Amino acid sequence: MRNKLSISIKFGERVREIRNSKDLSQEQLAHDANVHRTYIGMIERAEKNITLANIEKIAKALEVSIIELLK
Amino acid sequence: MRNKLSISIKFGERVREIRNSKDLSQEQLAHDANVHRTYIGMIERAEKNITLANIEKIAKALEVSIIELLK
DNA sequence: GATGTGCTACCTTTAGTCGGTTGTTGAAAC
DNA sequence: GTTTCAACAACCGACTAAAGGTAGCACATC
Repeated sequence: MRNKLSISIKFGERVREIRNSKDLSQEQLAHDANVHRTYIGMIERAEKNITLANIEKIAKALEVSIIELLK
Repeated sequence: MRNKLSISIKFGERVREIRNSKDLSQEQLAHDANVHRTYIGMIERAEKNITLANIEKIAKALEVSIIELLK
């Protein structure tokens, strides 16, 4: 992924927004979602094109619905 | 992906449902979404863990919102 | 025989992991 | 008011697993 997709940018911003509102660090969220530490950063910076399975994991860790993450 | 994820199953069913309701073949949808014919089949059969970028492509081709596809 | 789909096998690209280093900030400590 | 320090996030290769993407054949139905 050399070029950031607008959909990924929006998604990443949304993750960061909700994560901050819950006072979680990237590392804590990564732990809760059972993904790697650096991966959360990459998602928030829209450097990766996330898969549906991981969207679900992160939504669960943030305690919001997938729909809430994609609004 | 050797094991089908329930989220992928739900997603695949939803795609097929909407595609059929619009009387589109897999091939037509593939063309509209600019992905390969067999790929649509794989998604509907939940054999792939689709990425956000392709979710968006398929949603657009089906003329529904991403949220509609994940409900 | 044309259309639609399933399935397999394959290759290329990239999602996702891992361990580490670097720069920033803020606060406690003296 | 400058130093420790800790917590956080960005960034860095290098790697592995899995998604993206394609071709070909089987099979059913019309």
